[in-house]
Amino acid sequence: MQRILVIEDENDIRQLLRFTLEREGFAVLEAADGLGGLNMATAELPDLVVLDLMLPGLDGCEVCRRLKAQAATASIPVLMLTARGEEVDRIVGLTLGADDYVVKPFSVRELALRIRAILRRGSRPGQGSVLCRGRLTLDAEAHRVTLDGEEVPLTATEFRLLEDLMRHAGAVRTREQLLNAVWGYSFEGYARTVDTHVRRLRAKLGDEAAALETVRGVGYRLRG
Amino acid sequence: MQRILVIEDENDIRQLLRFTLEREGFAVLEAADGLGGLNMATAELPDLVVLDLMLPGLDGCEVCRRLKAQAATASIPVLMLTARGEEVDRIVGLTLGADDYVVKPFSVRELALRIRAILRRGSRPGQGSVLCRGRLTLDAEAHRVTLDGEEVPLTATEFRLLEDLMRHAGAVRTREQLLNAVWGYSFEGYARTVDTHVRRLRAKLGDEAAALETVRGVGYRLRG
DNA sequence: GGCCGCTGTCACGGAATTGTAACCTTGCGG
DNA sequence: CCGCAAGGTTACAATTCCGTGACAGCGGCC
Repeated sequence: MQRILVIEDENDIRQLLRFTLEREGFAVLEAADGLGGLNMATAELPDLVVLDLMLPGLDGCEVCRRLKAQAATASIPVLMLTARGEEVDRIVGLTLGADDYVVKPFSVRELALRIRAILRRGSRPGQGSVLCRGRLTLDAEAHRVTLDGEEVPLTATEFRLLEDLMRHAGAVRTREQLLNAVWGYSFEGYARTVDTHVRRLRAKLGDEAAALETVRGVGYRLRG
Repeated sequence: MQRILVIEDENDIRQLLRFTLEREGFAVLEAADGLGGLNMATAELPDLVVLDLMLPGLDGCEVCRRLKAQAATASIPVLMLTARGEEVDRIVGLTLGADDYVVKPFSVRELALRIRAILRRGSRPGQGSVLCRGRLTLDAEAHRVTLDGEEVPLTATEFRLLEDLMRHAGAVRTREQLLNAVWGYSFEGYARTVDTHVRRLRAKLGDEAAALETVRGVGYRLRG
């Protein structure tokens, strides 16, 4: 899970950010002043820093400059929060190496989008888009699964389930793990829901269903 | 290395542009007023001009007009910077031959992307901006779409939507992605607006609409 | 002003999807 | 062989999703 450090002195805004970003699936670290933020960034090396420009003590510009100055944190992208009218400061912030800025009062939606855009840019060469395992092929980008070259029509949930199993081919996945990966951490449901979807997946996989094994008392495993 | 001339009277913004563009790998020339900018463009023949609309002395419109009027500089693409609310001026700027415009306050990321888009267009004359996929042809520069050679009249939004789908042919585009790409990050709208425009697009594509597939629970995909 | 094209929203309704429960089968230890 | 728990199967109601038509706001244009 990607971790975001929020450096912001106003409690209300910090909590709003925590709430929003956690709902978006990020882990959130918090700092209420510049020096604390700098130390936490250095110690924790988050994936991104959201940095308020107006801070007590060390201000945002200085924090940004120091982040970029030390090698360990230099590559961490920084998103600046600026109040309307801080034009000059904004400019300086960007000059110091921030990757983007958002003007307060900001839309949480826009903020989340910009964060995702920045993170996406940095993590391109990650996991390949196409997974193959025997007769099965899964193309994450096209959202398409083929069996012996024939397309298998899957629903969104079935697709995510198969994707998780294929990414962990050969390993047993517990119901808990599958619930977290496929349904998300906030899902409050019955573990046996997984069973139902495994069954639906098996039905659509025809004779290849044999590769989706039950490990009694533990979970499921895609033979790899 | 490609050279960009920035004509902008505000020092802060000019420095921001210099910093951003240099980080993006361009060489930057600067001019602080219209007449100076015009002279520098004529003398240096940069690959692109970033031109502020509000300038002391010769204003942006006039600079643009003169750039396009003299043969040596007529083919240099111009990217206009306009302040919010200068709608009328923006239109005039484009009428005068500017290749694109960005509204202040702008995102440096967006600016860099637009500059690259314009330069890409110019560097591959004739075919860089034309996308083909089966019976469909989309000419980004001419803003024209043809189906089996017949022109399809599209509105601006429909065009951008189709352009994004064609650039990602074969891949699923979520509503979020489409909103970002077509409507912009700051659009605060209803995700189902996308559906409506997809529908309008399908209506105009006739039987080729079958290639614009719905991926239930995920988004849309243009068959590639 | 009046008309018209473009846009973003909305409500409706059919259909696909999904989570849950109830019931059945199977494997396992004793 | 029995009992039991885990998992398979089936059914179903609630929910979600998406296509569709309608509509109002807006700006351009005559």
